[in-house]
Amino acid sequence: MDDSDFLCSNSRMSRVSPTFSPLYRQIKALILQALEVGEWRPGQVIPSEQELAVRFNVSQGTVRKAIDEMAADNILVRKQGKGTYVASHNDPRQMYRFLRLVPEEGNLTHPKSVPIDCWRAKAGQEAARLLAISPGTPIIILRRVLKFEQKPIVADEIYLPEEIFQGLDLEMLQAWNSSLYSLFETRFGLRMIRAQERIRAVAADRDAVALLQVEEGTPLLSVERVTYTYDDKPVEWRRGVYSTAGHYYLNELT
Amino acid sequence: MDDSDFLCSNSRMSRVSPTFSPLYRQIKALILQALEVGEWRPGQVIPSEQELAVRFNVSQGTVRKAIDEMAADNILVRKQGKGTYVASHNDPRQMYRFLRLVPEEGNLTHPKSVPIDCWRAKAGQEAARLLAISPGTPIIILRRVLKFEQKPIVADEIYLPEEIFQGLDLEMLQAWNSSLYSLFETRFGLRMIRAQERIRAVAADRDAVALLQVEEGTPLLSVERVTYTYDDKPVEWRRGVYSTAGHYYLNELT
DNA sequence: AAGTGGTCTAGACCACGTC
DNA sequence: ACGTGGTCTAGACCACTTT
Repeated sequence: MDDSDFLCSNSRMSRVSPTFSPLYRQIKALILQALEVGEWRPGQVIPSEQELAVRFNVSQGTVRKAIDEMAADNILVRKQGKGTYVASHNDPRQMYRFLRLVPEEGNLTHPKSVPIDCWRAKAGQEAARLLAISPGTPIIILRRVLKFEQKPIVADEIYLPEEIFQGLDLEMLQAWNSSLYSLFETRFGLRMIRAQERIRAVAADRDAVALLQVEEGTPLLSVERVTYTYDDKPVEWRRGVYSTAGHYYLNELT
Repeated sequence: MDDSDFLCSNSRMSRVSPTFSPLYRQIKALILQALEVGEWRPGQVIPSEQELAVRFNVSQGTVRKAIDEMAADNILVRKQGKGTYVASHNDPRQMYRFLRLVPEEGNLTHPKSVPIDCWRAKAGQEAARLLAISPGTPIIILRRVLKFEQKPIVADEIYLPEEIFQGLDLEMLQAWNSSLYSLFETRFGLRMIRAQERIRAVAADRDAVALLQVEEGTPLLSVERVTYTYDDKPVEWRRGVYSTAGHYYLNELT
């Protein structure tokens, strides 16, 4: 390839390059953009590496490197011989991707989400800060319990910007018998990319006692999660308590 | 490259290949082997990609892919213009690599490890299982406290196979004013590659009350960790309690 | 047989660090 | 100026899936 560049921004070999970014990252950004505007939907195949190479006017190897990174980010999934797919929360293996709770003994079974209630409110200071919106912005608050084999183990309170989740209500939640994120993806076109959890130990309060059937004061795991979609935009804040009598939170450190 | 293969195991293109592994993975295994034997020590440079390519009789690109994976595994560290280094726990950024505890407010400061006592014992059922040794095998048990800005926040009990940690005692621990893993690496040639933590919420017992200066019954984070060196060999088991009044456990989910 | 991703190679040039 | 890793390309062939 000669020096006359074609891709936007930076002639990529400029000698003084404060904002230098390699070609494959520019391609990655372009693919990401196409995903954001919904050019390819979760679960679908994207064009082959060769097609994308032609489209973006780069070599197949460069497209490959861009896709490599996106596969590492859990945004795309490669399937040899078939093609590259947009990752989806409807995929059984991705469904409870962010849930780290494992039963003390016995195999891990998928939990069941039981919605308790769901109402409109205005964002307080903390919710506003974590969701990167202004205090007072309309939000939806959802309470639910997560059951493992009929037993309530997790009690969550979930805060969602109403602008994104228009139409979400208790009825819709009760009609859905899969993971929340698969509902969010299917009904609101939202794909969760990453999340951040802050974990503490707390004593069970009244609510927890009622929902999790534990004694008041029982030590519980307090898990606060902010979940991000494309572009690192926060779209969910949840705070929950986990009963860790028969389960534990498993974390792989690498 | 022609069909006459040179590397051990499998002629890599065999049509019936139940144990097929690509060339770059074989190279990765060979480099790993050299690291285990101590051919290059933590913190040192390894030979350049070109040199390794000649040594293993493959192209530079293949060595590169092997090193790419090992860099992703935190085993090697690339430094543009300088070379590729063996990751070391003596590196300030790697020092508390597995510690996920973050202060509620204020910047994260490095903790200080304060050894309490250290004695010989024989492995019980649980220690034996987690360390993959036989019950009764000699082990070393170490108790210590982790202090953040003078305040005791973590109380740990650490179980180590004596065979590997011969000579470890309280004196050595007290003389060391850096992370445990950097001591393990420096004195016992052990590099920790990955770890697994199981987290629960528990009530503070007598020991915790004394060590962490909290009320009896205070909810604490119980963190159990098994740490692995090369070849997924477990070499450390630790169980600790974290006081989460002014700190939280931060976990990135990807 | 054709199409997709996966591996391997060889060569060119760039960016960074050191001498 | 030189050596290192980092990027980009082009082409060959393998492995897997579908037609």
